[in-house]
Amino acid sequence: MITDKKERVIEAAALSFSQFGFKATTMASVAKIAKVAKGTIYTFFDSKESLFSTILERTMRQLRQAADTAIQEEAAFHENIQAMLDAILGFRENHQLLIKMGQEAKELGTAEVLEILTQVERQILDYIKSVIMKEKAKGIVTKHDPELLAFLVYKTYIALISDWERQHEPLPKETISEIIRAQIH
Amino acid sequence: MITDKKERVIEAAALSFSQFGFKATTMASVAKIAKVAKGTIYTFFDSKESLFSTILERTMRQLRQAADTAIQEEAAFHENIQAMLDAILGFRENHQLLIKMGQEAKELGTAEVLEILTQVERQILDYIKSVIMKEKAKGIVTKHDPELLAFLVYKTYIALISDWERQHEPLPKETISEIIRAQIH
DNA sequence: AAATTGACCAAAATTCTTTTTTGGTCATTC
DNA sequence: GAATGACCAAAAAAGAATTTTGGTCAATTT
Repeated sequence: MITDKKERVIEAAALSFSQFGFKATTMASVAKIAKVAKGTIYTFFDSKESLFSTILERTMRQLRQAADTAIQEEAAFHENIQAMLDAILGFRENHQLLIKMGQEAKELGTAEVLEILTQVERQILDYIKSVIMKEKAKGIVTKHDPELLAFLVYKTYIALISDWERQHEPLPKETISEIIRAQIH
Repeated sequence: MITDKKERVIEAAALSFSQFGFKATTMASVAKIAKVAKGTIYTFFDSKESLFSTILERTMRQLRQAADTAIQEEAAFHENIQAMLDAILGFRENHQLLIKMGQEAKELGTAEVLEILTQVERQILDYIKSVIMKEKAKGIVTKHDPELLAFLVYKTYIALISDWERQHEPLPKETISEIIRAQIH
C-alpha cells in the first residue's frame, strides 16, 4: 500500500528531526529507519525541506488543537488567554521537535530552521490574535488593537517564562496570570 | 606626558571597536591610530579584553549620566520611567559602540562580547530598578517587586521598540507610554 | 506500467595541511 | 624609566584533499 510507506517515512523523519535536528538528519538515515530506499522518499516529497515542513505543519496542527481544547466558551477573557498560553507552552515544553529547532537555531543558526521558527511564531501570534478577536466579538472592549495586544501578551509571556528564569526563581502561576491580565485590561 | 598617550590609546580603541567591532580590531591598528608602539598599550592595559572593558565602562558611565539628567525630581512616576527609557534608548540609538556589539554578538557570537552585553543589560536593569525604588521611597505603591517590575518594563520596552518594528509600522510614542504606564500601575 | 530501488553524481560539508595574522613579550633604544 | 618594534607561540584564515549528502534515474521488481 502506498500510504503505508509514506507514513513510515513521515514517522521516521519526525523521529530523526526531533532527535538530531534538521542538519544532522540525512535522507539516507530517514530511508533506512523507514525501511525504504532513498529514492522512494522523493516520490512523496521533492526535497528535504518539503519533508521537514510537512512534519512541522503536522506539529503546528497538533499545537493549535491543544490550544483549542483549552479554550472554554463560557470562561472569562483572561482565563481563556491564560489557558491557551499554558496549553501552547505546555505543549512546547514536552514536544521534542520544537525544542530541538530552538536549539539548532541558536547553536547552528541553520537558515531553514531560523525561517521556520519565525513562521511558527507568526502562527502562534495569529492564533492569539484570533482568540482576542473572538472575545472582542463577544463585546469585550480592549484598549489596543488585537495585533498589538497579541504581540504584547506573547512577548510578555515568553519573557516571564523563559527569560526571567534564566536569572531568577520561577514565578508563581498567579503572578504571571496577574501580569497578563493587566495587559489585556 | 603619560596621560596623553593613554588618552590617545583609549580614543583610538573606542573608535576602532565601535567601527569594526571587537574581533576585527587589532592591537596593531589601535597602536597605529594612536601613534604609539604596540608595546606601549600594554603599559596601560594588560590585555585586549581589559582595554575593551575600560572603554565599555566609559560608555556605560555616559549612558547612566544621560538617564540621570532625564529624570526630574518633581515629575510623575511614569513620566520619569518614560524619560529614562527614552534617554537610554536614544543614547543607544546613536552610540555606535553598543550597536556594533549587538551586531557582533548576533553575527559572530564572540564570547567576550556576549558576556559583556549581558553585563550591560544587567546594569540597565539595575538602573531601572533603582529608579523604581527611589519612587517607592517617595510613597508610590507598586503591585510587584522592583526587580520584577524593572524586568517587565525593560522587556516590554525593548519588544515594542525593536521587535515590533521588524514587522510593523513604528508605534506612536503615546501608545508606548500608555503601555508602560499600565505596567507600573 | 507503475512503483521501488540503489548505484551514481555534483555540490556541499568536513577534515587535514599550510600560511598568515594576532595578542602579547622583552631586549634594546631613546 | 618610558617607549619601541622585532620576535614568538598560538590562533585564525585560506587552501587542498577527502568525505558526506541531497537528489537523480536507468534498471529491477511487483
